[in-house]
Amino acid sequence: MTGLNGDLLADLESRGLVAQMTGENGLADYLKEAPRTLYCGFDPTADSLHIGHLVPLLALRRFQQAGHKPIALVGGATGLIGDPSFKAQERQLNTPDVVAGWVDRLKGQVSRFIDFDCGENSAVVANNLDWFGPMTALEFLRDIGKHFSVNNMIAKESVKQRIDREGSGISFTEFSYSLLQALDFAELYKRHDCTLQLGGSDQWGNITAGIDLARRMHGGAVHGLTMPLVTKADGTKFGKTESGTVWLDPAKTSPYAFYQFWLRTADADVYKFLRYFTFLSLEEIAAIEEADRQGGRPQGQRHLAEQMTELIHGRDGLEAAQRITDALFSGELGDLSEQDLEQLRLDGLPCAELQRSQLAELPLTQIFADVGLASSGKQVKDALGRNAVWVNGVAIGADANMKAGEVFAEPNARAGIYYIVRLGKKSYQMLVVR
RNA sequence: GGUGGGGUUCCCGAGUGGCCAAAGGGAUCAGACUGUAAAUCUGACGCGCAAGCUUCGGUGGUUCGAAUCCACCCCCCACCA
Repeated sequence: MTGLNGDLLADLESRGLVAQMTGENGLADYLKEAPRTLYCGFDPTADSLHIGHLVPLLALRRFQQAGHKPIALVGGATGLIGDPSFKAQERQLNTPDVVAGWVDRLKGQVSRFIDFDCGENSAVVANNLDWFGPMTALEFLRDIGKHFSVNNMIAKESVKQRIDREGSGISFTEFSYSLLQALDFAELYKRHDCTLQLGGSDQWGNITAGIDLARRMHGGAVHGLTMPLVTKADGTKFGKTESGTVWLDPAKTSPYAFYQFWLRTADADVYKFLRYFTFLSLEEIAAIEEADRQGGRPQGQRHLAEQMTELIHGRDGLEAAQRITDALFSGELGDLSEQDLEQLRLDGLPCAELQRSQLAELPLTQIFADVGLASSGKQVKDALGRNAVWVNGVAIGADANMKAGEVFAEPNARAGIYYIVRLGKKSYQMLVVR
């Protein structure tokens, strides 16, 4: 890590990563003057973080690289309550033991992005259950609640739709959420001299609540910075695919699927995403954009996919993802050796094992739907009818539906047991038939 | 507690006795075109290879036949208290 980098905030702004901040220009000077301690919270709402968490998560790393000390706060307490900010509906509460399990998972994930052994600005992971756990209801109401005005709270934009809107209300539990997050900031200020909170732009209300509380309880002058929510040019939600959320946990979203997700980024988004998510310099990104403008196949998506996959899954994860991608999308399935096929399987190409003896009676629609290549037999049927299904590179028609035995006849296999099934342009599935 | 309005397939939203597996839009999937992009066009879109099977908050009922009519129940919303 280099010394204090005075251009940090300017860099963030140039990347479009600053939505709001306190004191406007004052924060830039504040960060230049000395190394500061900052935090960002992550609530355990699932057993893994997803790519929607990346912007703030990577921001912690950017700050650390610039010489500041990051605290990753995992919300063992706040995760039990549920943040109502800009949510349309009341959340379902999760049980304490489930949340505790998720806290452990998130701690591990978060830890991969920041350095815990780099001297003065080594990172810290905290859990707000440490201070909320021992607190009694009376202490909370007297010591914390007294600092908040309900009049102000109901005026906040983040809960407005829950209060105004017909069809949904807000429970006292969720309404109280911002008090918890506010105390987090005050507490981290007291414990670690933490004077800056980062968050997504939906967190602004919670952050300002924390700034007020830190001042009222401890007389601290602390700051807030929010980053924009990631949006896509076509208006659809970022971070979702047909198969759901893109997780950071390789067991939930394989490095291959992760790589493919980024590779499929729209042109209209790709350079923005490079600025948002990667550590490539703005000059490098501008050069990529310029090169793409010259024509030829765009390289922005490739750079993005490579950078992100390596960042999240490491060099090995990236290489595995690229091995699969190269094998499947080069159109040269025939060149694959048994070792190659076995490697693809290890690399995370979806794979299912079937008994040869069962195949003859089953329609292909059922086989492919069962292994997850399509969500229903209807989809398989549609694809078969359009000659959009290939087994080891050979197109299969609708008339073969009841002829699984022939389709998967042993001579058609690679190394006797391997079949690579492709449905449509981008869905691949390995079948091992014994 | 009273009065009124609602609960339809992933979402929004038509449908008020048969022509309804249910209009239309969105989302999603596939095809064409491309660059594993976007836009556009085409097809699919409850489940099932098919015969057929199961849906319209729930339970009963009326009817040859119900998402549509009746009864009761559950839930939501608005206004009143």
